[in-house]
Amino acid sequence: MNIFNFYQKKIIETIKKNKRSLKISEVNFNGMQVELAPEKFNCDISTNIVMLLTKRYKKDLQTFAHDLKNLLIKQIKDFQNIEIAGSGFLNITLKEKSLLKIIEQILKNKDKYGSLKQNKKINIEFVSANPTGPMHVGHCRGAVLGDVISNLFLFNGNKVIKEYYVNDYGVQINNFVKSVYLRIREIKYKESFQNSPDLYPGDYIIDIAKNILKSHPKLNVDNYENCFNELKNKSLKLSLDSIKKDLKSLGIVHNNFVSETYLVNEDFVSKTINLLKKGSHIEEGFLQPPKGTENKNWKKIKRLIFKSTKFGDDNDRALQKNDGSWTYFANDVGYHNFKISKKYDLLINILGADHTGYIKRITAAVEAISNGKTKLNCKVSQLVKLFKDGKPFKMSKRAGDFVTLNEFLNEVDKDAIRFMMLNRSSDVELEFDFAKVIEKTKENPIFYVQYANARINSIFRSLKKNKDKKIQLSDGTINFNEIEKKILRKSFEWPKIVENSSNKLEPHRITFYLYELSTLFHSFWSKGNEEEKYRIIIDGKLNRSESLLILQLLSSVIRNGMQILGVSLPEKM
RNA sequence: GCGCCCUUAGCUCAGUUGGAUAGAGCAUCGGUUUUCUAAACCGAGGGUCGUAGGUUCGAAUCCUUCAGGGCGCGCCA
Repeated sequence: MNIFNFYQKKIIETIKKNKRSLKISEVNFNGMQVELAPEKFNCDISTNIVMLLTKRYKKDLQTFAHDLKNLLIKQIKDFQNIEIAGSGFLNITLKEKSLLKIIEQILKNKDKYGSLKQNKKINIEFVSANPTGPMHVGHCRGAVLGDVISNLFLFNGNKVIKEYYVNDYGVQINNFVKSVYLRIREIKYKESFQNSPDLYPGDYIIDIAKNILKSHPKLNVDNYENCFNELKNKSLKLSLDSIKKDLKSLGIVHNNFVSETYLVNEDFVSKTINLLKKGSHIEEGFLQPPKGTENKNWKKIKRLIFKSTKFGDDNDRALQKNDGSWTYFANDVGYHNFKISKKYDLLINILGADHTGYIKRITAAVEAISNGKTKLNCKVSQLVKLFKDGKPFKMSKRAGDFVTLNEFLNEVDKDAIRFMMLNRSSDVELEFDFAKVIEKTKENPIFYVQYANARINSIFRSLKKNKDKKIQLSDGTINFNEIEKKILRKSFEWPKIVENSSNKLEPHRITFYLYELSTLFHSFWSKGNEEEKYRIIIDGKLNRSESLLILQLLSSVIRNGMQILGVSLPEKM
């Protein structure tokens, strides 16, 4: 239940019904907001409707505000009081009984509270790291972002396919296989591995080589060409398995792995190119030499070009290389047509910051292929900088210059990584200090939220009460104290947080929200040490049932949030 | 040269389709424990929301100018 939507509807209905007495004709509610007022106003909901309508119908603000106030109080029985702020906001306080009704409804909704109850089919592509080496920290942020966005859409009732595009095609793969080949020969024939710029030097290649030798000791590696295919399949599988294993340690499991080679071999790429030709989005021609940096490989050759400038891209894009084979982009266009053919309502791509420039061309391709029917939403995640105690951190160089996800997971647990990766908007660089995330203090937000919930549990334990069981209030009169009301109001905001996070693909709003919610709780808890009337338990007995109800609500919201984040919530700490 | 992102307190950052006196954490200073978990809480100081214009009842938020930082600009993937 979203109380803002609920009361917005009621207010609109009431105004419509009373157009005549309010002396307005056609009513236009565009821009109307019903939301939580800043804390200092001490009310439950507030709306800007007066400012909107007086401007639209040129009424006197104070007069109209008073008329509307009287009308709403009389006709909407949940409203206890309405204050008119100087600026024209109506600040509404709800009756305690109505608050109770809302809480009960929320608790009945349980783990569905806040769900947008959509029913769409969504494809989200994320990670898609090259299968030529292990995952590193750089991949991690996009991985968590994609996974939590998936969880959000699932929470909202959608069908979500999490997809990984495997770039198992092209020169880099050949270099990768060649590296494995040379490592195998190194082991078998003691030929020393000579590094060169187009080979992969990392130790993980040795692991792959050993692994292949172990399971296939009789593999003939005398001739590279002869064993290439077998070697390629085995190496890729091992590499991908290790990536999947790392992802799983982060709590991430994709539903689909789509192979680039498969798409090329099944002619998906050429079919897509033909489709685009029919729509005259492709021509044969010449491109301008690249601007900015110089490029040695550039050649003026007639080739197939996708006219992405028609869709707002800076340049048209090549679909063929010098030798006539497809470019990475051409294959990706094929891949996106593959997705379009599966009739999704929405496509989402999570990209790294270095792929920002790629967005326009691929969005253009999707628009061209689907005639604007399929929407592709690209989200970029900025860089992660590792720190330890405020100093830049580098780990061992097993895989080259970057820290592997595996090494990272040895230092920090999955929950901390997931939470911290979302403790910033994905638009800004993230400083990840992992001395901090293993701390057990307020400075570590994940701990702070988990601790709040553990404390709530401890209250229910002490009272020997079941947290999930309905709480009967002792007598008819309900009276929430001011801090309980703060928690209540914050909990009412949860559906809005879900909505915004989901619509804008910004799940960091959830981590911030949970932190703020936890602050209110810790404050409530400590208040009991100062004044007895705020204590939840006195002499082993429950002081006020209202408190327990609020805690039940609070814990339920925290649980929903953490579930979407995929972060665990210990019973006890 | 072009595109995208960023610029808010000493530091790291939030800020709802434009709303009320711009908010957190850290750091600094001062307080709170015979009591449900002090792994916590409370209080104080700290701001020209990068700059200059514009749009309007109302701008950190929208438009334009300029400045600073990051990423990218392949016929690599």
